[in-house]
Amino acid sequence: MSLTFKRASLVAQVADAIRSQIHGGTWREWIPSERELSNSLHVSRNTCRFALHMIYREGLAEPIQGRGIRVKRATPASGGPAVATRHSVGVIIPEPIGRLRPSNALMIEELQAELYDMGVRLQLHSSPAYYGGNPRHALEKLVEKNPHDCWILVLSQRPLQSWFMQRGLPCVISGSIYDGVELPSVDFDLRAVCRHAVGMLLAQGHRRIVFFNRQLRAAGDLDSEMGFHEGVRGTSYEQVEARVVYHDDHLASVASLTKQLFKGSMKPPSALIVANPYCYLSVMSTLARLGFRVPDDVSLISRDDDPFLNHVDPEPARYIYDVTHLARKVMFLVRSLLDGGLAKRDAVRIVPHFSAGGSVRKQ
Amino acid sequence: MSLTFKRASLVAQVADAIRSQIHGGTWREWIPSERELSNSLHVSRNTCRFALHMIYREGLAEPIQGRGIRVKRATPASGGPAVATRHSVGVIIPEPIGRLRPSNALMIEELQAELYDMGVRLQLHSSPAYYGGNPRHALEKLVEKNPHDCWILVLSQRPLQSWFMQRGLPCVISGSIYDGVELPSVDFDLRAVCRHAVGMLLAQGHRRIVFFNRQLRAAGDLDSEMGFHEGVRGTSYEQVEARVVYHDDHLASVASLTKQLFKGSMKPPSALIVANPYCYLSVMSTLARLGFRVPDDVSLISRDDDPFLNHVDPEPARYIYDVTHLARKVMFLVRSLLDGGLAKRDAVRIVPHFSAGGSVRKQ
DNA sequence: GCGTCCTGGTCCTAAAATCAGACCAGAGCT
DNA sequence: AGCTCTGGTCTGATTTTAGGACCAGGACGC
Repeated sequence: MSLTFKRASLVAQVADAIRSQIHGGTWREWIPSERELSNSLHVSRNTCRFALHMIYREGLAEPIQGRGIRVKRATPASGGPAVATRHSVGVIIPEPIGRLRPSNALMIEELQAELYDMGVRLQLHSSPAYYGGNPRHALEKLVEKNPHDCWILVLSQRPLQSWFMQRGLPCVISGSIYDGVELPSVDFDLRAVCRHAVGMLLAQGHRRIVFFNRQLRAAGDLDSEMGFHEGVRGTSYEQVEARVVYHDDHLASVASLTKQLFKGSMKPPSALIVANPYCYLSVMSTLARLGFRVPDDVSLISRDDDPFLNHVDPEPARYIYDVTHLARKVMFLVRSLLDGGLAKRDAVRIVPHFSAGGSVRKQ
Repeated sequence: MSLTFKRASLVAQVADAIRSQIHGGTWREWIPSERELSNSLHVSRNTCRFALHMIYREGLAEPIQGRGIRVKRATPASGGPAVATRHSVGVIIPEPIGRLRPSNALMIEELQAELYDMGVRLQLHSSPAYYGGNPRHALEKLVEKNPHDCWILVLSQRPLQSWFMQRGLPCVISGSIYDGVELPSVDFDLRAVCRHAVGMLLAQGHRRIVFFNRQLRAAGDLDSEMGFHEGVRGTSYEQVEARVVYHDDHLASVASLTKQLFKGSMKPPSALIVANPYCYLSVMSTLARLGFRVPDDVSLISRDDDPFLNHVDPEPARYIYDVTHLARKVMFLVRSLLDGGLAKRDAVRIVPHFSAGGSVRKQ
């Protein structure tokens, strides 16, 4: 045993890791981008680049401006690795987890914890590209570079769901599912929620009701709107004015809508249903600036819950969801997919419960 | 094949080399002197020394002043199957992660992800019992049943920190540290933040300023208050009225304080600094009910950031923290503890940056 | 006893490695 | 055209490592 040792700089270590991935056959066509690598290896982009240059020099791969890094010479061991790799699950979200709403983040966290216990790796993939009108290209690249055993779609929209259905990849939808999409899904019953909200407002004497919905309507938003209309149509009260307005989730849009409703019309609504707690904040603070008070001048209901609503005065009337319950249901479906079981087409619906708060007043 | 790799510093590599020499039986009585080692390994004496300290901590050898380094135990862990025991890290938090503020939850999440990559298990332990005045009993039980290799204390208070210091358990404090506690810690510089906030309000012409602080003052709250007072004392403006009021984090308490300030006195404050985004919401919504407008009637500053503040109109002036940065610093300390490295007593301070928003107006 | 030479312990400064950004141009998609 | 991705390039901060100087204690020869 000699007293020498192989002194390995970080760059060399990273190069080793990359090399072994290439030889192992994990990356057959393309190597992840420099930024992705540096992110997942927890290493700066510079050291990553130096390591890659070692790889280039060895002729294992080559960089292509604007496209990525192509593998040139893959494996010395031609026999497929066929390693019984540990399972992995990919989660698709529109934004980095830190920017999701806490309840969504919490759900993912629970999944992560439980999967960890099963020895399964959960990897997050966040990009608005998956949520556009035509995510095909981005998704192809995604699933090519990340061969997960199961996918979980969060806050997913129709193109995303359709693509996964067509590709036949194993996946579970956390959130509402669109008509015609046949995939296992778990969701809260937003349709029932909104129907209930309208009914309650009507019973309290409100006749001019506005539903603040999202412009970019996800399946859940469509469900909600259906429930809203059902609630309106199902009433026997007369002279009910109910309408839906659309915002784009940003303060500016919500604020201008609110101003329009309350300053631009002679008969402002007496009650609002708001689809999203953030939007609730926007509406509430804009109303305050306009001089309207809750619930004296206008009643408010939030369709969703979020921890911060506990700190708003008056406490918002809202529907409360059990996120842990949701996570458990999702896990159940994921597990059955990982076990190679059939993808049950079940659309599990969880019914939230109503918390009255103090933001609704009899009219 | 996973994309992880064991990141090894030079020190760790040297320690490995030394360890293998000991286990291989090359050195049976004495290890070469530090200077000899550093010479033959082509490594500076400092890195050599750090590596040796790891060896000392493992009980493989001991330094003897003036003589040399004696081998204590040559064989690898006696009997034991020499399991490369997977490390585990425990995180102590006051509430279940779903009820923490998003930024805290996010930080823990990042830790979890990174530790996962290192093959380290992160386990959460949440209970108010650890945060009481005398957590001794609960903590004894906790560490007995959960022998983690490192602990992370989040939102910790003095008794908790003191106990860990006395017990000498390896731990890192995420958040402010109390005077006299000598443990590695990472925190945002709240003192600087509050000093800056006061200075800015004074410069804008505000003369009656109130700081909403938490009754149960954690170290960070104390720091903030210090900064607040420093900012006030350091001014050359005259007739400044600055005071601190305390709430218990709940809406009721904040609301009654606000009413007291704005209805109970002839001269309500013209500007408020609020230590907590939830509290900011409470203050803001209570003010709205009282008929005060932001920023026309009163200016508001939030000491902390949270995603939902983006949706409040007007956008709150606040200080923005880079949670990822915090997580990375914590990870750094944790890693050095797991490696058996020195527990650096460094108190890392991260300075947030100010976002002006629209909730402050010249007086 | 004394000096000398070795040892580890402590501290400091300079160089090197690494990190964390910014900005650019090329490529591909909408 | 505009957007967003890619790799290429550069820069300034931070961390790690190198290479010293200096100290006190032990060993040893005188």
